[in-house]
Amino acid sequence: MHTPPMIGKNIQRIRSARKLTLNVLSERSGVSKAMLSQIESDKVNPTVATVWKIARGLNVELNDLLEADDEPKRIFSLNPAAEDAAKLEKKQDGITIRVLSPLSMVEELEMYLLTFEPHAALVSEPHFPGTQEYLTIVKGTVKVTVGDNTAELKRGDFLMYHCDTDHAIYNDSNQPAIVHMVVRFSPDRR
Amino acid sequence: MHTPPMIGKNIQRIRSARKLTLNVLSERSGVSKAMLSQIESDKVNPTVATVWKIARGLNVELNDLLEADDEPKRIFSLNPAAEDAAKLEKKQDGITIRVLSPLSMVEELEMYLLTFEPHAALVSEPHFPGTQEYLTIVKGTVKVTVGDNTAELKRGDFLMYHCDTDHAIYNDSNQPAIVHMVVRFSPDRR
DNA sequence: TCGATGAGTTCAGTATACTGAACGCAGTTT
DNA sequence: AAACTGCGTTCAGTATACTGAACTCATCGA
Repeated sequence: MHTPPMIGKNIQRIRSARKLTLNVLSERSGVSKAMLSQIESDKVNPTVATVWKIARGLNVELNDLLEADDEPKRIFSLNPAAEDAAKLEKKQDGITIRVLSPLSMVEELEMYLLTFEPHAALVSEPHFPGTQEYLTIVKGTVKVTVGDNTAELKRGDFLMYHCDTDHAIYNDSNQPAIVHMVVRFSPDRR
Repeated sequence: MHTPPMIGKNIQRIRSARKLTLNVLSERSGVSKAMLSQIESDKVNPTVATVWKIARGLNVELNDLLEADDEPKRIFSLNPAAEDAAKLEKKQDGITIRVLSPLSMVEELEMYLLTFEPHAALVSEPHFPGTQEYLTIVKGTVKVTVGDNTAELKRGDFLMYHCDTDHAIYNDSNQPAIVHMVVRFSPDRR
């Protein structure tokens, strides 16, 4: 963070995206309509407490109002010989699936970057026996269910499981979540 | 974020970790000593602008002062059959290396979670020809150099490269950085 | 044409964030 | 001891964040 935050712009953007009036947001946040108006037009330096109340009213993280807009995810390939970086992107039901692994390794394992919109879920059928999945949480929080077991994960957490039973990844929160996923196919399959 | 932030505690923790006096931090941040004292003891609701100035003075992200303490990274294993999750942890030169991949796949590939303290660097000799590395940035920003090529990466970015030449990962910033790394050994080696 | 409703803005008053200076309290020095 | 230095706290004054009410300007029916 090298520039002062642009709180007003962020609040206005989210509020109009949610189609809320100042009156409604005022009620939901407990911050006066007058103050909201002045904050949105950068006429005041709000206190942290006030911005926090607004974040609650908007159902977003405090940081979402203080940070600049989320940058897009990028894929680099630093070696000419690694040129076959797959950039496939699929979008469905609030989930963006980005294939990271090159085609050359599609038989042994696959790597994905999964972006979950708020409340999106990725439900999977059982894979081939012996298949394993490895998750690393890059952003937000997700809930993972494998058979009868469940885990709550947050940024930096790592999870591994056999996925020859039903398994699912949920984003319960109001924030987007990003998950790095490695699928390793059973050597038996090959 | 479901509870109001504990700014005072965070500032005090970082300030004393840095061994700074209120006078010094006041000079470096442009916030009066009196105000710093009152913020640290939760006697006031500081404005965002003030907290931002303090963050600059401490050389940390604004969010680091507003969020609760950074939770430790956790490793889960959701399936009894995947019980051999390695939890090896090595620390050297400001870098924590956590082995994520189970021993059963050590021949084909390895997965790590790397935590870089501010300004830490991980410099590697060339690996066996054909070896590839795949990086996903979980937190912070890092600079990666492979041979003559360099890339700046931030959270959510993904990078792949052949690592049969010299390669290095730097954390130039004042923030810790977390990187997920997959090393895939050349099939020829096996 | 004229209220009436509902949007965002402006106004005047009060609460409080913020400052520089004074203060109290250690540990050192003389 | 007394004087000094450097730490964090408290004080009194000023700037301003914040509020409820008044205001403006649309859009909508009668």
